[in-house]
Parts: sequence; structure tokens; C-alpha cells
Amino acid sequence: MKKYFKLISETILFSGLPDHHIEKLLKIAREKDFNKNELIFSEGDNGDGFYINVEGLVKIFKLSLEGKEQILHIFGPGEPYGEVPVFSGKTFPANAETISKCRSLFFPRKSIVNLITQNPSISLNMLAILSLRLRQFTVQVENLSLKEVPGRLAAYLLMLSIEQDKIDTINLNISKSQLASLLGTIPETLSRILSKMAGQGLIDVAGRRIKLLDTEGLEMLAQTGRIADIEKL
Amino acid sequence: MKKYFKLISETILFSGLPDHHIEKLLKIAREKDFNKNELIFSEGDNGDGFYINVEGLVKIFKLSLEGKEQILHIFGPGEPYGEVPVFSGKTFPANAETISKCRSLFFPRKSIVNLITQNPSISLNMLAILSLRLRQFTVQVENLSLKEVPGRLAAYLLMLSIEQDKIDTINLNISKSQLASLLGTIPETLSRILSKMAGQGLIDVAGRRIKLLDTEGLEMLAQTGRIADIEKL
DNA sequence: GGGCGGCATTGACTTATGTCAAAAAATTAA
DNA sequence: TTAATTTTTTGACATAAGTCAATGCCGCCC
Repeated sequence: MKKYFKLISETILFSGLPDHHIEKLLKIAREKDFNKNELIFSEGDNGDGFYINVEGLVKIFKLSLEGKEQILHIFGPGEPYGEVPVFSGKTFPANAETISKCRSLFFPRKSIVNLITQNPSISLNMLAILSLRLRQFTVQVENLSLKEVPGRLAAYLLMLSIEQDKIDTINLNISKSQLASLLGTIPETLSRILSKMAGQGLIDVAGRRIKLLDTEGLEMLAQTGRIADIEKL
Repeated sequence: MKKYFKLISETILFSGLPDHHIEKLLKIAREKDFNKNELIFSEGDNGDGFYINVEGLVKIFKLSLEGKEQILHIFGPGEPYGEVPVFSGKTFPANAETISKCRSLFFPRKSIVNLITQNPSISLNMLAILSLRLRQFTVQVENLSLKEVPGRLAAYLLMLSIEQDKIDTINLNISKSQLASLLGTIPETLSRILSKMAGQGLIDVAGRRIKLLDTEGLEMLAQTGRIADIEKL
């Protein structure tokens, strides 16, 4: 488990924690490996601990009765997930499944509650993480309710370009159908909108590689969220 | 401030806290009064503390550039709001405005962070509150993305009927245009759907008083979320 | 109590996005 | 490489929900 020392000590959750504490933590943690497209937990399950992802991508999502999927988060290495039941005392509010081959560390509920009780800085870190996640949710609700799909897509592309070094050619780390599910739409609609935006000279699409040709225009689209308002200008 | 003792000691946040602690808290708190439709804070403002509402209703909402509003929460007496900046270190992610004449208690950041540092049970309470709010957001995203407006409305009505004593005649505590904004739609659409559902014998509408005539049907509508799927049966 | 202003409803119309089906492209396996 | 499976794209069509505008309704305040 020593191999995770660096990663774990650099996570937001455990940053500022003295080394001997982190070593203790790593003794408590259980390594869990998952194949691609493997279910980690389901909505309604009881959660007796939370995870920190160390390798691969995990998606957190809701399903409708007809099978439409809405992705809530995608978590990469270093990010914790599945904490809600630990503190709320209720079940998981959504499903978790791997997008790729994955490895996560599992921390049992008891030990994390102990740690928080003894260590105020951890509890403040955890409060910060949950607050940031609430923040993200306000953005997602705003996107779904107040922006049309092109606006959500533009916002996502711009976010990626900031995440990935600010170069104007970005790489989707997920498939287009997963992206559709993240943006709250379906693959057909996403496909049409990608080619429409390419036709307008905003982007250039080549598989998972997307070149941002007009960041100004994309920013306007992301802000207004509505096609109609742009075409008025 | 003594008059708030009972209310504060019964909030989820401070439940289990010894009396002398609550008295200390009430000395720290500042009483804030607001008129109807008064802005409490705006998205992007710095937050140097959080609030507990004691009287009236507060809405937390996002605004689009064109002025469309999406309500995220409505908080009544005993509920805390505005905590995100306290822990995330960032600004308010949304706006807060009163729906009615209102009174809230304001707790400065410093004293609440102190309290948490000294009192692990408070920090666990706060973690529980934030976790429950994350849970609510997953439901809101699900509603917006996977359910059509009639489904969201049915779910809301059923929730109200549980909140309000389980009697089958419920009372909207907000105006219909505010309800539209909470459900992620506009008043015209809500109005049409209310009369459509009345026509189908699901409900009976008289101003803000709504009688649930067919809870079975409403539950099905709330679950499937899509009109088309119901009409197939 | 009467007029005023916000709230709610209704109608005609537009549009963004979903549905279904089929073809094309890309990825994986054999 | 070829075959097989999945992902993506394209087309024709259906529809939920938004827009704009007008009217009706109700509570509120002078």
C-alpha cells in the first residue's frame, strides 16, 4: 500500500495530515480492483465506507425507468466518492460504475468517523470537499435548466481546455455517448450539435480530438446558453 | 435572543449540543430582518458566515442572462443556508432572496469554525446536513434530466402531501410562478399541466389548494416521469 | 369599496430535442 | 487481415415545452 502514499497525501481530503497518520490510514484502506463497466454500488445500497479512486475513471449516475442515464460526476485518481451515506446515515443516492479498468481504496465508515472526531482539520477538509461538490451541483442544475445543449457543450469544452493545459486542442477522456449522458442529452442530439458547431466555425472535430477555433464565440454560447440569443447579435 | 433557544437547540445542526453551548452560540448570532422579496446575498459575493432561518421563507436560486430563474432550495424556519462559502473558501454559488417577510440568525465564519474545531459532534452534524443536501441535488438533477414537467409536478405534490400530514388536500406554500421556477419550467406550462392533470382526474385545483384524487396515478407519473410511458398502459 | 397591479390562464405558433430506424465509421476480437 | 461488435452519424418525423400576446382573476392598498 506504500505505493499510494504520495497520491493519498496529496489529496484534498488528507492534505496537511502528518505522515504517520497517513501511514495509519493506508493500513486501514482496502484495495479494490474493478474491470471496465463494472458496477461498484447501486442507488439504494447501504454504504459502510467511502472510496478514493487511484486509477481509471468512475462515473456516478442516475437511471430512469426507460434506461436513460444522467451522469452526475466522473471521478479520476485522487478523488473521493461515495461519502454521502457515511455522513447522512442514508443509502447511496446514485449508482457508481467504472468507465475504464479501475482501482480504488476503500475506507470503512468507522475509521473515517474516528479520524474526523480526533482530527478537526480532516473534518474541515471533508466539509470543503462536500461544499465544492454542492457548488458543482448548482452549476449542473443551472446548465440543465437554463442552458440549451449547445451552451452546455460549449461550457464543457471550455472547462476541458482549462483542465488540459489551456491548449486549444482538447481530448475527450470519455466516449461521445457518455458525454451526451453527462450533458443531459442523447448521442444523436450531441452528434448533430457537434457538426452544427463545426459548421459555424466554432470547433473542429476529429474523433475524440476537438480543436477550439473560436473561444470567444464558445464563451458567449456557454454564457447565454441559448442559441436564439446569439443569433440576434 | 433567548426566544430562539428552543428553535436553535432543535435544529439538526445543533442537536445534541449542551445548553450552555447553545447559550454561547446565541450570544454570537446576529438577528437579521428582511422584507418580502429582499435580496440576502448574490452569486459571487463573499460569504463571511452562514444563516439559520427562524421565520418566513428564503429561496436559493440561479438566474440566466435572459432572466429565467431556477430555484434550488426553499428554506423555512430551523434550516441553515449559505454555508458553502464558509467551508469551500469560495463565493456564494447562487442567490438568496426572501419569498415572504423573514428573519434569520447570522453566525460569523470564525465562531462556527472554532466551534467545529472544538466540537466533533457539530462537525458530524454539519457533514450530515451537507450530505443530505447533496442527496437532494441528485434528485433535482434526476428530475430535470430524466422526468418531464408532469412527472416533476406529481413528485412535488406527493412530497408536499407527506410533509403536510399526509392528508390528501395540500396547500402550496408558494405562488404558482415560484413553483414553476422550482420545477424548472415557466408559469404558462405549469398552468396548462395543472389543468391537464385535473382533466385526467388526478387532482383538483382550487387556487393554492390542491386535492390529490388519484395518488396511485400520481405515483406512477412521478416514477416514470414521462407521459408517453403512462399512456402505453 | 373601487381601482390598481401582480398573478394566472388561455390561445396560436415556434422550436429544441427526443424517437425510431438505418447506414457508416471505428474499435475490438479472432 | 478479416470478421464482429460497438459507437457514431444521418434522416424523417413526433412532441414537449417555450414564446408572445391577450384576457381574466384576485388580492391589496389608498
